[in-house]
Amino acid sequence: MAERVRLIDVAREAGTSVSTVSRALNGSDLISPEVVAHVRAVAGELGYRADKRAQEFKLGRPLTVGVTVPDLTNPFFSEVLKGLAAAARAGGYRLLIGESGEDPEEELRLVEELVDHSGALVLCSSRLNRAGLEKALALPVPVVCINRTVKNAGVVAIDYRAASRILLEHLTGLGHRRVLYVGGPSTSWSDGERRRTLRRTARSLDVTLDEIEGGWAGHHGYDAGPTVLRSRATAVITFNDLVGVGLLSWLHDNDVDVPTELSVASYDDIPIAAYSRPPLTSLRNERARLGELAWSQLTARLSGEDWPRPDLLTPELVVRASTGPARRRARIRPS
Amino acid sequence: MAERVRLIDVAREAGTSVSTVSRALNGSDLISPEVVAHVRAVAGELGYRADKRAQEFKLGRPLTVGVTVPDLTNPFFSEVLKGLAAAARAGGYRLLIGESGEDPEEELRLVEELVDHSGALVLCSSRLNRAGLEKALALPVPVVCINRTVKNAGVVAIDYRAASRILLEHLTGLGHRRVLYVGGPSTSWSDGERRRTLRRTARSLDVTLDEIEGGWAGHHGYDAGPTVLRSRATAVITFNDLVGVGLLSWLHDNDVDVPTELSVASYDDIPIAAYSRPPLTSLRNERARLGELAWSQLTARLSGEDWPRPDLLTPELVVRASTGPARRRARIRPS
DNA sequence: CCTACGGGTGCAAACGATTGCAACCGATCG
DNA sequence: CGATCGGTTGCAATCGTTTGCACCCGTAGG
Repeated sequence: MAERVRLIDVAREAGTSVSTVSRALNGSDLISPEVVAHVRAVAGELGYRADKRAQEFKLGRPLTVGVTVPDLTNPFFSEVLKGLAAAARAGGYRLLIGESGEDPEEELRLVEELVDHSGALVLCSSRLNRAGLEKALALPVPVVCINRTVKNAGVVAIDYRAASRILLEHLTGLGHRRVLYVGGPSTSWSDGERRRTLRRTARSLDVTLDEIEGGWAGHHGYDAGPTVLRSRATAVITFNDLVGVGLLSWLHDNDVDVPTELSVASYDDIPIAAYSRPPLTSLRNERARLGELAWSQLTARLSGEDWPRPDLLTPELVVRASTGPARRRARIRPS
Repeated sequence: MAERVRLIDVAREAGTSVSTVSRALNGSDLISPEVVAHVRAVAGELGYRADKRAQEFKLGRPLTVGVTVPDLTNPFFSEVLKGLAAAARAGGYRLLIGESGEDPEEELRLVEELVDHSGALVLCSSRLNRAGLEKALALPVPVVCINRTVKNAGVVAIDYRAASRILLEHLTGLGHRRVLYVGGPSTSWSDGERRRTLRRTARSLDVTLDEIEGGWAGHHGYDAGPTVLRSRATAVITFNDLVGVGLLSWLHDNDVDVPTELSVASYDDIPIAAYSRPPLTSLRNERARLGELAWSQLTARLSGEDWPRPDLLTPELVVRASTGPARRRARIRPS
């Protein structure tokens, strides 16, 4: 923990003015090569590092983008973050990350706070209500939404219409005619989309779709077990893999064989989906790519263009052992 | 996306000087109550938000702390981050997050970059080598290390000595005398600590300890399957739960019954450990607490004190169905 | 030999906020 | 009635960096 070296220190040591040092270090062609070399040498010797705060301040061009996620520990979000962080870093930007804890009001507070520090905002799976979203979009910075469609902002999302179709067609292909959807958080736009597109597709495929409330974590799936068992569906679609794995765990504990008695499929295909018992059929999506695309929308916008059209990513079904042919299920048994 | 309102705009509108506005907004007692009210009103009306970049620059006191993690998608790190983010936010600080991708050189680059933007650094499970760490500590900001012990820096870590003892005592209590450790990334300090403490404790408990290389992800555990099966150990300890779950999956695929033929236990107890098949015996640690403690060390230091002594967190064993009494295992079978 | 030119350099103004200090005002006191 | 004082307010400097502009000086051309 040493003292901070400033431009003026380098200038003094090199026997020139601060402007010369600044220009030499930034590679301006106004300075003679010898001076550049000398200044560089002195700066290196002194261990000079530009104060980025001052730099950013002076230049006015913010080098930081704020990001909100509902939950840092959800693998979906962390992978989006991973992609976004890599892309932003490659572009010379830093990421200011805030977690809202799935709470819309907290998210709004976060947004207002982040915007003071950042030149752009990325809202990942925003839980904001309409009014909150309006407020966010009125802020003096560009905003990109991941997994939420909005006007006057960048949009990058999973194509849930395609997703739900792929999932349901897989199940109908196995003979299932009655499917139960175990939902996610009600504040989640993507849960709404999953429901909407599932309903619509179910209608067109002549599938009976039931829906129940759920959540986003393993225990939500586990807790949904009894309700699932009571339902007359032969296949279950869960909001995400965490819920799916939780449900599988309950089914195993209660001797319901998967997929013989019940098929389970899910969205996202996070890594553990491959290692659950049985391995979970799931819709793989390129989450890191979501982050990258968000970044490229942002750079386009930052360089003065209009918002590009929304990027929609079509997922790909990974069939594993949790889905199988529909059978007539043994009816309600005592659990 | 509106225009940025500055202090001078508020001043003009309110018919006073910028200094008055600044003082009124910051609650200085030098300003008469009426003026304060008026300025506040005007500021609110205009939607004034202080430019934190300028503020931070002027005040010199950085409100941002940089954090590095090896991998954002690892649940261990994301929970640490969660705790840290919450604590920092409560203290009015923002988190600048960088992911090194488990690469020591990338981490060094990250550190050097983050330090230019931050007033403090938190290295979470740093993969830096000795030289890199020296460099980081020589930077003009305080540094806290999570899960890595270092001199002249804040230290917050899991007490792996206690951890390994608890784990091994659990296994010996079940009659196991030969244990295999499936390791983690070689750059990981915590893997080194786990090995060191396991060896030491094994010796004192008269347990034979074998070790193999592994990694940090599910597939590392899965891939270790054949080697595990060939070993003569009756119990396996894996580097973390992801590896553990991967291994369980391989064992299941290859008809090795857990825990009848082989017991598996692990470190960390991430949420999915409860939902694997069988549920995984694991050492619960308060990861979010690690983040909070890192923050409190930092605040202590930032307020001028010396570094507090290292905080060590003792984990707690959560016994689940993956560990059971040692049996004479059926010997090597064709897989 | 003087002027014009131009490459290289430094001076000083900015960016937006905070803050020490001076200035101002009405009121009080000698 | 003038000096003083306490309470408010504004002026101006400041943080570290970038950058427009003026300046200096050597060289070349008239």
